[in-house]
Amino acid sequence: MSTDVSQPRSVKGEQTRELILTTALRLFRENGYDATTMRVIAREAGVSVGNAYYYFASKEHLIQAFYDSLIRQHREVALPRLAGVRDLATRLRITIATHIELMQPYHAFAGGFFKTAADPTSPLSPFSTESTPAREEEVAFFAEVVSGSDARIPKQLLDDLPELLWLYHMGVILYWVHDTSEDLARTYELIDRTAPLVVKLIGLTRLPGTKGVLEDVLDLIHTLRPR
Amino acid sequence: MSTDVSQPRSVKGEQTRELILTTALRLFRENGYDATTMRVIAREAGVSVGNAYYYFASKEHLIQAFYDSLIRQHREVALPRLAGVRDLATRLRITIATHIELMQPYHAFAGGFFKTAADPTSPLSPFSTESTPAREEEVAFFAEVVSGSDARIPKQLLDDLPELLWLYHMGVILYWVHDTSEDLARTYELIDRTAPLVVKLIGLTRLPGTKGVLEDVLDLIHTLRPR
DNA sequence: GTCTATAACACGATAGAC
DNA sequence: GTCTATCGTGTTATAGAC
Repeated sequence: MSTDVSQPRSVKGEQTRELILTTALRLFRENGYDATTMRVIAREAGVSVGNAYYYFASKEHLIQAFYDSLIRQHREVALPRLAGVRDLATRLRITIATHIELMQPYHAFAGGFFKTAADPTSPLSPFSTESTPAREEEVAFFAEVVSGSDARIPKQLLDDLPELLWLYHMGVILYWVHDTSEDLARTYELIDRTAPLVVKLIGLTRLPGTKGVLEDVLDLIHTLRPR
Repeated sequence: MSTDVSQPRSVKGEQTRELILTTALRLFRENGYDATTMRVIAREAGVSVGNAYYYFASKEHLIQAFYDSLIRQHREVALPRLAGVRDLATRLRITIATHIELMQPYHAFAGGFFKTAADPTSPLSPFSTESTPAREEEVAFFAEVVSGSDARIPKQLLDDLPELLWLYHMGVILYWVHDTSEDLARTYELIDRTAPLVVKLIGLTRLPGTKGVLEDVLDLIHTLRPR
């Protein structure tokens, strides 16, 4: 379930790959994305530049690998925190706040990461075909967040909700990248205040008279979805 | 009212600057952003690379200059189209569709542009201090779009509305960058269908009982606004 | 076949002479 | 205001070691 392209054939190869990746991520944290050159990564990892490129097709692919490991970690950390929690707003808040928390060490250099992800032609774009497995994994996780709650979801909405929540999550990350507040206080405030709002919005669709509006909005979303 | 850094002192300087810029934009359209190297721009413009850098501090600054001229052009083209139109939804649709229309020749390479704009540490980010004059110009334009309409805006909302509409505009651009539909049909559909929705949303705030909700949302926005 | 290293390329950007 | 020469970068070609 990984989006990695390179697949080392041997144990030693896997070790070298891991060494290069962890070295790169450490240097990204310490010195930022731009300041961390491929030459420095290779030197610090004790390998040659050519060897680094044997395992990672480009510098951007190091970010892709980082993101893959982040998804795995997110699931591991968030699941225990969700255990026993049935309120959907709380489950949403925990899920997204955990993700932000895990990314925190990289926030100062998020711009460097985000830059490449924003390019729709880049394989790193969250909407790219290369990112499809990772994206589907995340959407599936949001489906679990919903199904583990006691919220009753209108069945018209059921199919689309996980993907919409993932989109909401992307929006939070977009805000996080630009957030300059101390300890990212404003991002957490955003999460704390919008998560209940999102759930309230879902509830609104149960009201009589809003059925038509919901159908209109869902139809719009389906029309606009990339094909 | 320009965000340009370099300001040629002489007529000849202004001519050279213009020559480099128009050459660069033509090459961007023809061959894309990445494929258009500074060396090629300089050669095609008949100047040296060093000279190009005398007028534009970086390749990104060429985009900044492009965006400045786009704002001017947007105003020129949109204003006549808005003349006599009083319906706010229509005015919104015209304003944003015109902008999309003007950017259309560059759509194939929008990723290259957008990439740098997405980096919050880049001066090209629409949220950066360097972009403040351009951003304020655009927000002021949206204020005109509103004031020229016959819509009655709740006075609590009046101050924030232009900036919120600008944000809505940014959202449309975000969609546009990723839009792969023929002739950007989906982007225009997005505009056609969300513009009335936005106006309907403004109208909703007039309903009794929603006053508290509006105040809550505005308070949230004020809290989250970068400082 | 799997992995590693060295040398070189084109790019964005800069220094310094004129 | 304009040029040439050069730097450090991401990336690649290619030869060779395990």
